[in-house]
Order: sequence, then C-alpha cells, then structure tokens
Amino acid sequence: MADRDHPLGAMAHPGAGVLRHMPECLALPASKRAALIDSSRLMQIAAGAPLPDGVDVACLLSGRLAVLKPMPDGRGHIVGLPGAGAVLGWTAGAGNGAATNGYDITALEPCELALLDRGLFCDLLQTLPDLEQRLIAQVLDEAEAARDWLRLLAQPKVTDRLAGFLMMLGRELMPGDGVLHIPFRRADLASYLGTRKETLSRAFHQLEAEGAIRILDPAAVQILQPALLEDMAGLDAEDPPAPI
Amino acid sequence: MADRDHPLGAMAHPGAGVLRHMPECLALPASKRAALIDSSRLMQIAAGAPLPDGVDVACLLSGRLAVLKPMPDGRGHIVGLPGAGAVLGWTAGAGNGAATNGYDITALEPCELALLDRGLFCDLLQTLPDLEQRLIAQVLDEAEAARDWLRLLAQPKVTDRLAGFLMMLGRELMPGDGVLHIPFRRADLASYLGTRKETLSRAFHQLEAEGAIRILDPAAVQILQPALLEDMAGLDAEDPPAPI
DNA sequence: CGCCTCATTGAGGGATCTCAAGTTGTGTGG
DNA sequence: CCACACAACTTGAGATCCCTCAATGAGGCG
Repeated sequence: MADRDHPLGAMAHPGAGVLRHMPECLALPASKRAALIDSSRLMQIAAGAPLPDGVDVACLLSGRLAVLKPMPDGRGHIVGLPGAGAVLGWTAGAGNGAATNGYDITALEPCELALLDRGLFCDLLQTLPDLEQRLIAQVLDEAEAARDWLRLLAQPKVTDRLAGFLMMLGRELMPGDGVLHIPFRRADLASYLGTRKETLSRAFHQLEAEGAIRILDPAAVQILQPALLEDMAGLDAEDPPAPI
Repeated sequence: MADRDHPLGAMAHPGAGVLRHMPECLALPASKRAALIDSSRLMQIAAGAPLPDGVDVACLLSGRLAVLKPMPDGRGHIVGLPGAGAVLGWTAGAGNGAATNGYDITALEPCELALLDRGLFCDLLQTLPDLEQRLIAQVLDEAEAARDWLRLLAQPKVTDRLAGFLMMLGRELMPGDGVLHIPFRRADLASYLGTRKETLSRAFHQLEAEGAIRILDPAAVQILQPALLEDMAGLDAEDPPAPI
C-alpha cells in the first residue's frame, strides 16, 4: 500500500473528516464502512490546481472538479463537471489505465478528496453488488450530462450556447441569491463553447443588456431571469418534423 | 417468459442465427452461453425504423443504430451511434427505467438484434463479474464517444464540424472504397451539427471543391483525402496556452 | 512605475442565417 | 409513358452574426 506519511496522512484520525462528509453513494454496512474510512486519507486541492499524479481511487467530498479531454494543441476541452460524491478511478481495473483514465482533472473550487485503498475498494465492489450498481448509475449520469453538453453546443448562436452553459453550471452550483461564479477564463470558456473570447465577451454583455443576467465581475454573474436563459438555450423549432 | 410466437420466434433454431454473430463482449462459458442463446429471439429492424416498444435487454448483432435524445420540439439530437456488439437495456435494473432509458433509438441500417431474457441475463451478471466489467467498459466507451462529439461540435466553422462528423461516421462504418453512406437527411444532420440545412449543403460542396470528398448523391460521399478532413476537424491552435 | 495578463471595445471582412426561388428525384394517377 | 405533386436538396441574395486584428482599460506584481 501507499506510504503513511502522506501530507495529510499523519492526522490523528484520518477518517474523522471523511466520515463527516462521506456521500451517500458510498453507503455501506457499518463494518465495511469503518474499514474503508480507516484506510482513507484526506487530500485537499486548491482552486485551479490539477489532480496530483498518483491518485488512485478517490471520492470527492466537497467542491467541484473539471474534467478536460486533452487536445492536440495542448489545451483541454471541458467534458464534465463532477461534484461532491463522484468516485474517481474505480473503473481502472475494468480495462482502462490510470485513475483519471487519460483526462486532465482540475479543481474549480477548493476540493476535499478521500483517497481510498484500491485493494479494499475492489474487494467491496466484489462483495457488494449494490455498491457497484450505484457506481454504474453514476457513470450513466455522467454520460447523460455529456449528452446535455451536446445539445447545448448544437445551438447555432453563441449567446444561446452561453445561456445554456450558465444554466448547466448553475443547476447544481448556484446559491440562493442567484450569484454564479464562473471558474473559467474567457478564452477557455470560449474554446469550450466553440467561439472566441471577444465574441463570448459580447455575448455576456448582450445577455446583460437583455436583462437576463447582471455581470458582477468577469468571473461572477447574477442570474436575473432563469426562464429567459432556458428559452434561449432550449428549443429551437425548425422545419417540418419527420422521422430519421 | 415472453410468448414463443414472436414474428421471429417460431424459427426452428432460434439461436442458430444469433450464435453465428454473437459478439465477443458476450463471450461466456459454454453452458451459460447455450442457455442465453436458447432463450433469445432474433429481431430485424429495417433501416430508418425505430426500435419497437417492449424491447427489454437486447444485443445488437449487426447494423448500426442512432441514439437520439428527445428534445422539447419533438425532434431528437444525435447522441451516439452504437454498432454491432452493443448491449441495450441491461442497466435498467440499476435504477433507470425502460430498455432505452428514455432515448429514441432508430436503425440507420438494416439491423439484427438478439432479444435476451432479462432474468437470465441478470443472473449471468451476478455470477460472472467478468461480463459485468465488459459491459461497464462498453458504457465508458460510449461516454468517451459522447466526449468526442463534444470536441467536434466545439469547432467554430461548419465545414470543420462536418469534416469531423464524416470522420466519426466513417471510423467504424466505411468500406474499403471510401464510399460513406450518410444515413441522415440534410435538415437533421444540420440540427445535429448546430447549423442549418442550407449552410450544411454549402459545406458539403466546399469540402468537394477542396478535394476532400466527392459527393455521389445527397446520401453518399466518397472520402478522397481523410488526412485533410482530420486536419480540419482536429486541432485549432489558439491563444497562448495556460492552465485553467 | 513598468510589465504582464486578462477583459473589453472597435472596425472590417468573412461566415452564417434567413427567406426565397430553382433543381432533382421519386412516386402516383391518368 | 407522361403529367403532376411532393419531398429533399441546391442555389441565390441580403441581413445578421461572428471571426480577426488592433487598440484600450483594469487589475496584479516586482
């Protein structure tokens, strides 16, 4: 197993902080749970920092990550925004490679990760079909989310794509006051949305002019009319309908 | 179990045709395999026809399907193009609903499906962890493919998106002569690629003018310069690089 | 302050959308 | 076989949107 003098491995009760947040997708019988928690270590990642190498199986306790697909030009393309409860690296034994399966993973906010022992976790998978089913459901949810991104990017107008992006970002991330923090620079967000930073900037200000949002600073907007954003992002009626 | 007088259930050796094509992802011990094949029925779907209601667990033996995510306007958005070997509906027990999990599934070509017995299949899943791992790998591959679609749709230019689409469509579907059948109407394909049918038509003819393809008829093109298409679809160098 | 990065704004040209008309191919009925 | 209707694709023209290049703020840092 890994060394015990990990940056955060020396704390007196390694499982205490983990236990407090352990997500429901890892609900387990008490004995198993205790063993898993006992073998876990807590890792914290600063906003903007990448997932360190060597992370094997891990569970995201708090914060939000960005999963980027590496591109030939050295940058990445946003591909998913897993939140608390996501389990990383558990599929590696299923035929893939490392914990991140070849993706770049970066923290969008300060994140807490529970590093789990692979051997123990794989044992749990084999003995608890229920756990495996929950993790499969998680993978299916991620695939579903990727398909929502597809629908979003298929909007012909940049302003509509931005509206959809804000809705997706806010769906699980927005506090009550409607203030949404945008954890991307303009150039990166533009790349994800299939446009350029200048056009994206204009799209932000157009949404503001239409009263849908208010720009607090380049990295934060207040959602004023979610319904308006949904309209722009959603349906665009076209020609007469027809089957394939 | 289901009735035995299914349109194709009355054939003398229901498993014979299935056995011939049974994909490797369903490789099983001989006895299990025989039982599964014995309980299966063969279904054929014409090109353009939707997957009939009531299909539970099924394995695609030949042909290609389109998975469409239903949209508010009644049309769907293309979300995946599973080919032979895909297993449908096996995740329903994992928390979701029907065989198609809420997607519209349509045959792009004449397809052969093996309809499997759910109870038997679930038993197999529980007793053969290897099988489940292969199916999980399949789900992960689908998620991966959805992410490729994301990259494709993030291209700012319609011609580039079309080039990428042709590459994706041809990756597993192209015969040796490079003639690619396009199983979508212009308006639908335009919707999937985030543009309009007129612009898409012009993009096709631009690709032809550049010598990358030759338009045989509206539903078939010959790929003349795959490398050129890859270039257009692939990398688009942008501003100076930077982390998130 | 100088220097850097990032966001914004402006201007011009190119790409795309939209509406409209023309073309092709197919099936139907005489 | 031909006339016709119909659907899908193509082409054209003008308006709009977007990309590109360039210049200007705004903020952080030595």
